[in-house]
Amino acid sequence: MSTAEKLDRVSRRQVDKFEERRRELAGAALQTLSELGYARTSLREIAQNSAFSHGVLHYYFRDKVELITYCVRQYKTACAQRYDTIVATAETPQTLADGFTDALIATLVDDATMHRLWYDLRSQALFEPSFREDVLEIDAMLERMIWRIVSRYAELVGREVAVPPAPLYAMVDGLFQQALLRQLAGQEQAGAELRANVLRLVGTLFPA
Amino acid sequence: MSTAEKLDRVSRRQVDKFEERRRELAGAALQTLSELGYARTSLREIAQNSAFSHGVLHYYFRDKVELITYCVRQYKTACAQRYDTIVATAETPQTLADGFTDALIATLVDDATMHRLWYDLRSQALFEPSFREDVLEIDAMLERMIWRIVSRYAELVGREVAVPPAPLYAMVDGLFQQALLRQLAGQEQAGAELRANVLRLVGTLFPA
DNA sequence: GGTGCATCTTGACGGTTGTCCAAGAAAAGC
DNA sequence: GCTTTTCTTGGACAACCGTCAAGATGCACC
Repeated sequence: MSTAEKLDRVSRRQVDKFEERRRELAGAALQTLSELGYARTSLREIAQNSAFSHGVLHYYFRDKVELITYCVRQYKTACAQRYDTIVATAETPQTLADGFTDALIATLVDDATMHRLWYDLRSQALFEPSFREDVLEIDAMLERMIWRIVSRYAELVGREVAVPPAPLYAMVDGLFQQALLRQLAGQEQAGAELRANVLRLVGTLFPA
Repeated sequence: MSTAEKLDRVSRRQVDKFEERRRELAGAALQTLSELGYARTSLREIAQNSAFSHGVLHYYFRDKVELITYCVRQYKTACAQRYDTIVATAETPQTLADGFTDALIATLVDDATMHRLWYDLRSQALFEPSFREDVLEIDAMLERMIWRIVSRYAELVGREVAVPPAPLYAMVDGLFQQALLRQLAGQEQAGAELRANVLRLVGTLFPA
């Protein structure tokens, strides 16, 4: 093994470890953000939710903006493959619709704090241009996810979807957002209403 | 005039002046919030956007939460009668639809900063229960506004609306929110797309 | 013209923030 | 085992925060 190869291997190992720690700290940051929201989250609070002291954050991230941006990207990849198995395994329109709405309500109930963080960060992007690119990217990804599900549904029922991906996602997202607000306000029926509303919306996508 | 009447008149004048100044300061606060967002707005910054010094805020408001809550309520009443004249004057479905979408796009372009504040505060309500009541109230008010327009439209075309008020508002709001994000990101066609998307949605509300 | 009250300014307070840095601990290389 | 590099700590820093209170200012009323 040459000296160059050795150095390369060493530096790669270091890069891996570096990246791993970044992921770890970003995880602690995401947890803190989802509990407190963007406005009340400080670097010291994030460090307290990790195994390290507050100084280490500036060893792995240039500043707070880079940390938050990294968090948003990490959140994105976590969301990405959520619904893919449902699309892959569904054989009938019924099982696809049921699987989709079940998963939707499960995230509404179980991941409510993470989703309110998402809406918080998307609002921040309305003010802070440095967040905008990542937020638009995540929105586009969620849009594709919805589109995969609906176009698979269209395939199963042998129809064509009459609404473009962007407004379709916007409407589903609007329904989800209202459901989340009601869910966090303690309204028990939020999940059931969300299911009914989404199913009705899907019903209007295929004109006769 | 009796002494009691005099005192009453004086105290009423004082109350009026007190309320007027509260409105004035809340206006400066709303301007600051719409520029900086909730997370970056401080009392000193608000005072700098007014004719007074920062100490006066605690003369008219108990603390920051009361000020922000007052702002949200003031914002609500400003939004309230926005679309009423359109509903009142429209004689045909066409003029109603045109008037509504025109007004919608006008607020998207002209009042973009105020609307991003609204989405910011609604996100805050997901974390801060003290904001929740007012936010839910404003949402309910906007929901009624949309419902007035759509049910008037239904009346003009002689049909029945097939979607309840809550999910209808949620979907329109979702479309508006995506349009706002694109508008603030500099995409020129955001307004035109919003119009098309809203008109398509309205078209699906009346099944054959 | 002085008195009392409402209003407003100013400066201070304790606390928190993001950022930086010197120093020590840990790990790696030889 | 020693040196060098990497990693981590904890404190210092200036700036900013919400809040408060003492005093200045203006203004109506007797």
